[in-house]
Amino acid sequence: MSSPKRKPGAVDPESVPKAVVSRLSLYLRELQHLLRDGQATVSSSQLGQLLGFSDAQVRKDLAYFGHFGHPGIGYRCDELVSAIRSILGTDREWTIGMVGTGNLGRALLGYRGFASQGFRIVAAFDEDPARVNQTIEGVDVFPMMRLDEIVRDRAISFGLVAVPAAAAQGVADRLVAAGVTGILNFAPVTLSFPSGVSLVSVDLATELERLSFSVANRGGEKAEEKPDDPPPE
Amino acid sequence: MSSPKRKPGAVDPESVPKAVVSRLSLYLRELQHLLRDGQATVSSSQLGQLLGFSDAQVRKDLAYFGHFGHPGIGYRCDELVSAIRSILGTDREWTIGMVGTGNLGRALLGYRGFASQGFRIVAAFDEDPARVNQTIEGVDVFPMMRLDEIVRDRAISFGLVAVPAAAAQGVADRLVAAGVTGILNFAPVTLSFPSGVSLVSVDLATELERLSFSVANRGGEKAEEKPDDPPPE
DNA sequence: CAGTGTGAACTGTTTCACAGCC
DNA sequence: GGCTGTGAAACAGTTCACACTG
Repeated sequence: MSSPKRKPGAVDPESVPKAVVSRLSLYLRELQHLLRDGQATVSSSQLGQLLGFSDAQVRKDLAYFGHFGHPGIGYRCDELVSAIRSILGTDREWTIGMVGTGNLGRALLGYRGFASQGFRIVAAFDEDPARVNQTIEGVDVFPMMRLDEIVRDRAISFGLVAVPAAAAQGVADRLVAAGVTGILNFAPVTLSFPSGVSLVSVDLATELERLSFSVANRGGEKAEEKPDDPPPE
Repeated sequence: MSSPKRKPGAVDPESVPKAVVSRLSLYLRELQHLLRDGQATVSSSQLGQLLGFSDAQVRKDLAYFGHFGHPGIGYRCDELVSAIRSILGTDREWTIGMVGTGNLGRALLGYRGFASQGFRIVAAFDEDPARVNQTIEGVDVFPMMRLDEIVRDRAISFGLVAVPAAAAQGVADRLVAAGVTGILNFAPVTLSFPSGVSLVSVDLATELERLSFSVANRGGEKAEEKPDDPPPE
């Protein structure tokens, strides 16, 4: 095997709890807000308070990746933003292909939150001839037939799967074959492929069910925390 | 305070790991697929395999809530579907109000996956006069001004927040004041309110960042698992 | 015999508490 | 004094392994 080649300074991702990565995203979000508000530094306890985490948690999380803080001062917001972006890999632009231009697909094509974090949707695909060869929110929609070609030509790294459940596995297989390195799946099915491609799934009904559970079983209190999905076998 | 009144047979939700609840949703999803395919029973190892979990995990998860299995046989799919729906609280219909009819809001109004799990969107709200007093995907859109009135009249239980980040906290406060018992937040901000209302947040950029992390830090292998969000302070 | 339910062992994550630094 | 980084302790969640059951 080749040596464990990672970008310089990167940490073995296996050794980082998945939950830490998600919190990193949240830290980044808050830091960006703080910067916008003109704040130059934050302490771990401040940052934690904004998100409902303990100060120790914040420090431990960041310490997985290096020494970003300044004792007595805290963290410089701009420094930490850069550091987290570099860790998350969003210090560059990722190109994305969207498969499915139904309700959800169309909405995501116009969603501003992606672009602002460095994700650019550069093509969309649909099986339905009636939806093809148009531009939605500035993104060209191609027939599925051309998926391979476009993924290559436009150097698409990630595929977003927003097709009906029954079609999702087939779409994922085609994306993988075309060479994407990651898939974000919105279809309510468990996807699997041999290996070598990262998968993250979001099932909106599942999120509502989490809410339903916490309301149904003793109406009260707050409940918040994200869930778990299956690894592709 | 009053005694810990819960629906009969319910378990203290505090003692159930949040991850278990999310897996329950996934079990439900698979069981519904199996039923559709005409399968009458499943074993824990079968169900686990479909989702990438161990058989022990499946059994432990279910055992939090009761004895649903039949030794030597496995679980009867239809029984287990009913049991899980009852646990998740989706054995009844929840009424939902959507706030925000931008890209994401509109898409969710038409999303079939909600209705199929017992969630019914019965009203939408928007600040923009141009978007108000129409029907989108069969759902009436009202001005924000009427939120209180409509939430009461239509007995809305949950609010979905699909407005820009800057407006989200204000919207959440109004929903809580109007009496919803749960909020599903899609805006990329941390929401907080005193208490008594459940909150689940989904940040789509965060999901992409999870993917980015796993691809950026050593392109390979599978990666899947859901993350963590903050409790409302 | 195939398959559940579950205590006991284990692994992973969070919290604590404090030494070191600005 | 305020705040980070980090071992060690505490806690939580997962896996193991086996007694028990139809």
